[in-house]
Amino acid sequence: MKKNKPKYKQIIDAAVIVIAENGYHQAQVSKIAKQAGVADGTIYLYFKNKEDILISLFQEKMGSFVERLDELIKHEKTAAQKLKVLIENHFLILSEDPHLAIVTQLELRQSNKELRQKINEVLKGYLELVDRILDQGVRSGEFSKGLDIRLARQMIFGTLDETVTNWVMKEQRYNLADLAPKVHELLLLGCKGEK
Amino acid sequence: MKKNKPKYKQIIDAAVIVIAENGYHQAQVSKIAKQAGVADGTIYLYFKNKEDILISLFQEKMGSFVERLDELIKHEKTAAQKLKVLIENHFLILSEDPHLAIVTQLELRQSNKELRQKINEVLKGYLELVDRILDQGVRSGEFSKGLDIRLARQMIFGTLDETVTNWVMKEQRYNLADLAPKVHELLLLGCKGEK
Amino acid sequence: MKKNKPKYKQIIDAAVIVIAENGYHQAQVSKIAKQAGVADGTIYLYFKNKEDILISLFQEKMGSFVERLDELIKHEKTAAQKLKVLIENHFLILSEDPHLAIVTQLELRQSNKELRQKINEVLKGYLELVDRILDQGVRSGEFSKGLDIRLARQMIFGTLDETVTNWVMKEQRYNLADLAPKVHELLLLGCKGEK
Amino acid sequence: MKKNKPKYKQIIDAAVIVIAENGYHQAQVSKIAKQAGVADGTIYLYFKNKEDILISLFQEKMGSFVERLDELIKHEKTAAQKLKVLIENHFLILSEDPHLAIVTQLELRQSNKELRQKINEVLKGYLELVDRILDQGVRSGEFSKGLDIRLARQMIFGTLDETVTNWVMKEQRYNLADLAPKVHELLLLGCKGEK
DNA sequence: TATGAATGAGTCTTCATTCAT
DNA sequence: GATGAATGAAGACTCATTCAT
Repeated sequence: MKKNKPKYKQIIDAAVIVIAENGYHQAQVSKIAKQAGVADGTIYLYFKNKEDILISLFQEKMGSFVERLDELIKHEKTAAQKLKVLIENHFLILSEDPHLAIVTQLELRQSNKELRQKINEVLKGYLELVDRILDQGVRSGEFSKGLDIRLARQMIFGTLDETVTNWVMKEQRYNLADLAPKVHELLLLGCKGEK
Repeated sequence: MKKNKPKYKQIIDAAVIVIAENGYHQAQVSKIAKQAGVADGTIYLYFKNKEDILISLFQEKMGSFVERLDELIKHEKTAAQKLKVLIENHFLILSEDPHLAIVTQLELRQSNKELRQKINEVLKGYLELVDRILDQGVRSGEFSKGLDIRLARQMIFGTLDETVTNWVMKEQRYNLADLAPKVHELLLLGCKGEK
Repeated sequence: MKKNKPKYKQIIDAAVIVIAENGYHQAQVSKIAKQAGVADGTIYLYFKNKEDILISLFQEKMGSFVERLDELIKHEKTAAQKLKVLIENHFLILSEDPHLAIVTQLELRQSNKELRQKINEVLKGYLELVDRILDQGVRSGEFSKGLDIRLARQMIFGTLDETVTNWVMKEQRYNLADLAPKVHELLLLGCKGEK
Repeated sequence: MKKNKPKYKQIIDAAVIVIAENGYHQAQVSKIAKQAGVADGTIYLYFKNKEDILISLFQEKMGSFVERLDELIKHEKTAAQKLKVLIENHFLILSEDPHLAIVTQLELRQSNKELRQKINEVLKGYLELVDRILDQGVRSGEFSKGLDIRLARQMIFGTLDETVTNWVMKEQRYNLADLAPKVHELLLLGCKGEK
C-alpha cells in the first residue's frame, strides 16, 4: 500500500507548503518534488498525475479532519453541545495549521470543476456529520421540529466556511478560535427556532 | 467613456455566456471575441487585459445586483422585512440569469488570488448593505443588542452563498426562490437572539 | 485555404530539411520553426500537431511526385515504355532532391504505426499508377496473361524502393538514375513472362 | 558466455512478444522485464542497454533464419531450385512465427538510424546467400550473363520484403506461403533474362 | 476604430538506466 | 547474481497579447 510509505505523506506535506506559499497556479510539480526532497519522477511512483496529488492531499487532510471531529463529538451528549465542540474544533484545527487553512480555503478552490467535484465528495463526510447532529437535535426536541435540515446544514457550513475564509484573507491576524462561542450562539438560535 | 459604448457591454455579455458554457479555464479571449462578434484585437480597445474583462464583468453585474437590491430594500421599513426582501431577491435575481449564477458561484472562483481580492472589493457593496440592515435592526431593538455584526454578516452571506452554490451545483433543478422564507426564518432567529 | 498560404509550404520545406539533417527523432518542432523562420506557435496555425506536419509533408511531396509521374506516363504508348518512364523518373525525381530521398526512404519510416498507415494511404496513388500500367500491359498482350497484378506490383514497388533505399544508405555516392535501364529490363522480364 | 544462459533467450523472446503486441514505442524495458519474469535491473546484466536487446533480438532471430535457409539450400542443385527453396522457406518461416513477422517487418523499422544500420549488418548474411545463388546461376548459365547481381539481389530482397510486409499489414489474413510459386516465377524470369 | 496573423514563454510526464541492498 | 526504488533530462502545445495594415 503506497499510502503507508513515508514518501507518500512526505510529498503531500510538501504540496501543502508549496501551494500555501506560492499559490495554486505557481505550484509546479518540480517545486513540490524539490520541497519533498525527491526527484520529479519519484512523484509519479506515488501519484498518477498532478491532480492526483491534490485530490489525495484533500482526502488525507480532510479525512483526518472529519475523523478528529467525529471522535471529539462522540463524547458530547446534547446536539447543542456537539455543535459547540464541532465549531470550536473546526476553528481550532485550521488555526493550528495555517498552511492547510490557506490551501483549503483559498487555493484549492481555484482548481477546475472536476477536481472540485472530487473535493466535494470528501466534504460529504463533514456534511453528514452536521446532518447527524441536526437530526439528533430535532429528535431530542432541542431543535425546532420544523427545522429544514438541508438548509440548516447549509447555514452552518456556509457560516463556518465564510468565517474561516475571512480570517484567512485577513491574513490570520486575529484569533479564529475566539469566535467559536458567538458563532455557536448565532447558529444555535436558528436551529432552536421560535420559542 | 468606454463603458457606455455598445461593444463594452457586448463583450461582457459574451464573456458571461462563454464562461458559463465552457468553464473558466476554457474561456479563451478568442472565444469571447467570437461570441461577441468582434476581432480578438478589438477586446483590447475596451479592456486592459483578460483579467480586466472578468473584473469588469463582476463589477457591472454585481454593481447592478447591489443597486437593484438597494432600491428594493428602501421601500421596506423594518430590518426583518428588509432582510426578507434581500434574501428573496438575491435568490430571484440569480434564478433569472442561470448563466450569471454559474459564473459567479462556480467559475469565477477558479480565478487567482489577486482577481478574487478585487472581486471582494466589489462584494463590499453587498456586505455594507447587509451591515446597514443589521445596524438598523440592532438600533431599533428588532435584533439582539449583543449581536456581533461582523459575524452575523458572515452568517448571512455564508448561508446565502452556500445555498445558491448548492442550487447551481444541483444544476438548478429546483426552485431557488422557494427557499427564501425558510432561510429568512433561520437567519432572523440568529439575529434576534435569545428571547 | 491554408495550404495555399506561403507559410504552409515554408514549414513543410523546413521540416524536410530538418528531418533529413537531424533524423526523425531529433526533428523537434522548435527546430522546424527556426528553420522555417517562424515562431513555434505559428506552426500550430497551419498544422494541427506535429504528426500533421509529417502527414502533410508526405501528402504534398508524394502527391506531386505521383502527379508528375502520371503526367509523364500519359505521353507514352506501350506499357513497357510507361514502365520505363516510371522507373527513370522515380529515380530522377528522388535524385534531384536528396533531402526528400532521405526523409521518405529512411526517416519517415521511423514514425509510429498510425502515421505509417496514413502514409500508406498516400502511397496508394502510386500503386494504382503501377496497377494501371500492368493492367494495360496484360490487356494489350505485352505482358503475360497469367500475370498476378498484385504480386507484380509488389515486385516493382519492392525493387524500386529497395534500390532507392540502398542508394540513400550508401550516401547517394553513385548515380541512381543510371540504374534505371537495367532495373527496367529486370522487371520487364518478370512482367512479360515465359516466351 | 552470457548468450548461453537461459535468461538471455528468455529476455529476447519476451521482447519479441512485447514489441509484437504493444508496438515498438510501447515496448518499455520494464514491460519486457515483466514478460520475461525478471526484474528491470536484471536486463542490464545480460544486455548493455535497450538498443542492445533489439540488436541481439535481430541477430539471434535473423541469424538462425539465415542458417536454416542456408541449410535447406545446400541440398538443392540448380540456382533456380535454390531460389525456389529460399522463397518458400522465407515465407514459411515467417508464417510460422507471426510475432516475429510483425517485429521484423513493421516494428523494428521504427528504430533509429544507428540501430537500422546494425540491422543491415545482420541482413548482410542473407544478402550474401542471395548473391551466392545468383553467382552460381550466372556461372552455370541458368541466369543471364549480363545479370547485374547487385540489382538482381535488390529485386529479390525488395520483392520478398514488400510481399511479406503487405501480408503482415493485411493482418496475415491470407496464406503467405501460397504466394511462393508465383513470386519465384516472376523473379526467375528477371534472372534468366531475354531468351 | 477594427482587424487577425504572429508571437514565444512556460510545464507535466515518461522511461532508460543506476546502485544500494 | 538479482532486485526494484529512485533518478532527471527532454519536448509538444496553448493562448494572452501585440502591431502592421
